Amino acid sequence: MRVVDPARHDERRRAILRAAARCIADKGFHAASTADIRTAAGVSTGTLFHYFPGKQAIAAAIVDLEGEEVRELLDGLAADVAAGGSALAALRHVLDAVVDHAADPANVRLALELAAEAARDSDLARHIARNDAALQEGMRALLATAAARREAGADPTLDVRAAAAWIGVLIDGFFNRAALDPGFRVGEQRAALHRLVASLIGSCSMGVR
Amino acid sequence: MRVVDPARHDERRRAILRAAARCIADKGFHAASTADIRTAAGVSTGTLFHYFPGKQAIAAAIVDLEGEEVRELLDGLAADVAAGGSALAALRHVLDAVVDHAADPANVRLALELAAEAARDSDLARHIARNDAALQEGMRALLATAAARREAGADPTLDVRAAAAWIGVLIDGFFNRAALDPGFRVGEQRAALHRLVASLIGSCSMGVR
Amino acid sequence: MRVVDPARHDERRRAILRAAARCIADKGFHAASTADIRTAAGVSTGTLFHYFPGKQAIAAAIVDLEGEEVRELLDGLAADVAAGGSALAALRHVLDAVVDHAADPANVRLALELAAEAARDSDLARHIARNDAALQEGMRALLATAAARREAGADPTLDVRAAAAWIGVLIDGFFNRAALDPGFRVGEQRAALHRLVASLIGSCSMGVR
Amino acid sequence: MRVVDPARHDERRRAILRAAARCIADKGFHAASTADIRTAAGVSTGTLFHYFPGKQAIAAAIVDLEGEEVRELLDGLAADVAAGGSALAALRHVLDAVVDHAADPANVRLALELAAEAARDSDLARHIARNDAALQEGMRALLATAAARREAGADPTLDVRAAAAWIGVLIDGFFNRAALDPGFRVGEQRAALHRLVASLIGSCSMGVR
DNA sequence: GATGAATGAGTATTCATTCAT
DNA sequence: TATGAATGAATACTCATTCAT
Repeated sequence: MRVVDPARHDERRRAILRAAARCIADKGFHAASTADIRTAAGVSTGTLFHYFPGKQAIAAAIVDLEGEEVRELLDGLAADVAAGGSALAALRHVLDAVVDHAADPANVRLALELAAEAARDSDLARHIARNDAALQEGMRALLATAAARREAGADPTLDVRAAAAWIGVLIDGFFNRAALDPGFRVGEQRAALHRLVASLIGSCSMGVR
Repeated sequence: MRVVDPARHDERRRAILRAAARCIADKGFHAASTADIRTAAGVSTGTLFHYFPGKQAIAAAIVDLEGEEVRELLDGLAADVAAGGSALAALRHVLDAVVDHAADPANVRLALELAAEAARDSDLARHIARNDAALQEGMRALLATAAARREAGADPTLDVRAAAAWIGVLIDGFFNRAALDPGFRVGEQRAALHRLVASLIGSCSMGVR
Repeated sequence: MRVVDPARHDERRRAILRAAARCIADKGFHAASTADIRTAAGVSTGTLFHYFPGKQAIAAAIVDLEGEEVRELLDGLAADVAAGGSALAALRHVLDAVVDHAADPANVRLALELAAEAARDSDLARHIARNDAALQEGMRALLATAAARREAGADPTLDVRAAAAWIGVLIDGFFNRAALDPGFRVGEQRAALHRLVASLIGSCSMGVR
Repeated sequence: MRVVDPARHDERRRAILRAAARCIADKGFHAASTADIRTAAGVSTGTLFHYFPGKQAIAAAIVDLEGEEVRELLDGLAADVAAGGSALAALRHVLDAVVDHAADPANVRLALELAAEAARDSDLARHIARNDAALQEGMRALLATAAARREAGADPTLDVRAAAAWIGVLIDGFFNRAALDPGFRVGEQRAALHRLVASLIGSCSMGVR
């Protein structure tokens, strides 16, 4: 009596998560009811709770799904860099992915909702922290490589931990401004973000620290 | 004789807002019930709704109260600078105030909650945007003065609008990390924030832009 | 410390009743809040409850105000008849007054509301019954005179009590149709009501009964 | 397998409607709380709102339930008449049904409440109007048949539309008196109603009109 | 696996009325 | 006499979750 069709199971699971992500982005975590989600996903109440033990678990699963994408991106870039590609170019790819993601208002609203909810749901906070740690680790690796290779503008004494942390601050702030400041046009800020990160890398040498 | 005792009225209003801010920070905007708030404030249901037409209005009033503090700070600093004080020092005061505010987890959780709620409450979003605009305007004034006076490190061709916007990104990101990253110790990051802003001011000359 | 200006007092009392009648007709007895009424009347909460001990008393006062008008009409007609005027013509005046009153939708809705409320408020029911009894008594007097004088179409053996009661049925039914049946155009039914009452008077002779 | 047990579902639905009708008759539409209704019906809050989307929908469903009974009565009578039965006798059956219904004070109070509520709830008004139209149509059919067949007392030039409308006025007025006039004993007025309707049919010939 | 009927605690808000000034 | 701040019980409705089929 195991899962008859694992593919169908997985597909449905993803359909629920997609629907839930949309609902949460649209209405907020609390206002998005399980009824909204199951209607949007086209499944019954029973089915929804058959796939997930509760609403919090759905939120956590959404975070995990995003985490997979982040990890796939970082793994791909790491392979490129290992094959001789530019580490700084790879870092710029990461920033571009962030900007692209932030370009969709639904994404920023979803992130904001999950962040707010995580303040009260330590399990959700753990899932988000895991993704965050993966991103930090990925950026640290790229920064370390760039420093070791003395790629253009990279100081060999770079404090990679501090630099990655502050790139994280910039990314979070970028998301926040995208969500709240109507005058903040995401697309137009791409170049400025790249420039700031470059200057940040320059100012995080061990010496300064 | 419209209000019997305006002082008492105002005091009670503030007590409600303080209690509401605490509840929202603790439990989140939705989970903080009006019953929680009125209990914490020590008023009856009727009184709560006598002072505020609804929960959304309470959130907006909290934002306005914070806005007053921001404006007072900025006005004070503007007076100092007009009296010959250093504009860059004033800007550092602003950053210190941000860091001090972020040092209390309740403040960052409250900010996160209100930001998330603003995505669905356009009135609340308007109130937040007003405060934000005041902060941006204040920082632009300080940066312009610093540039005009050629204070240490300030480029006379500084793009004050872009610089202020990105300082805003850093402030928002700083708040987010404070809320979500358990490894991000607010106090220890004060110096790094100052340094980053300094480097940001350096990299925002009109020439580069 | 008696009422300083009785005229002003009375005027204000009537203003409150007019406002209350309008509110109740518009929104229904329960949905019309005392706040609605005091706002419409332009008085404060305290003043409202200074003039009336409660909402039920306001409803009863509205009924009494209407009762005064009914009594004035009947007294005037009785005087005419005593002075030699036609009793049947006076009865037709009563019917015309009913039709005119029913022509304003606000009046029919108000009557419906008060009738419904009276089912649960025995004091209000008593006030309505008093008006009703006055109307019945007035119509009985007119019918008795018409019968005694053998006015056109009036049978001397007329059962005035039964006839008056059934005219009451017709009046109530007329109000109900005016309130509920959108196809029931009050003005166009005036002649039919007169005709029906005439035929009713004819069919209520003691003989038939 | 949409509804597990349709019979049980329907039974429960009717139990809720019965309980609601009783509560509304007893306390009035507004004063009858959903808690009262669910308690009287013996179901939980959730179940009540699972069966009906809201209180207004319950009122509408009560009206529809009564409408079904009216239609069944009229259909049965129409069949009798088609099979050669007297149309005027059928009409008298309708009047008797009305009198029987009005004999229960709960019925008249319920009717009054729903009428008052319909003034503010256009959906409810629509449901009531539908029933009313069915009754009018049924009576018009009976009157037309009686006229065509020249049944006792029926004028072949009878204005069936006007006659039916005024029978409606009488029925509504009869209900109102039953509700408000404590001296109006429903049972004793049955014969008088029959007589009045008979005279009304006589006075509604096309010629007079 | 899939369904949807059933649950009942919880929510924001309203409202008639009181009473100190 | 007039005011309006204060009250708290009451209300319709929502929602995550369970479980029998």
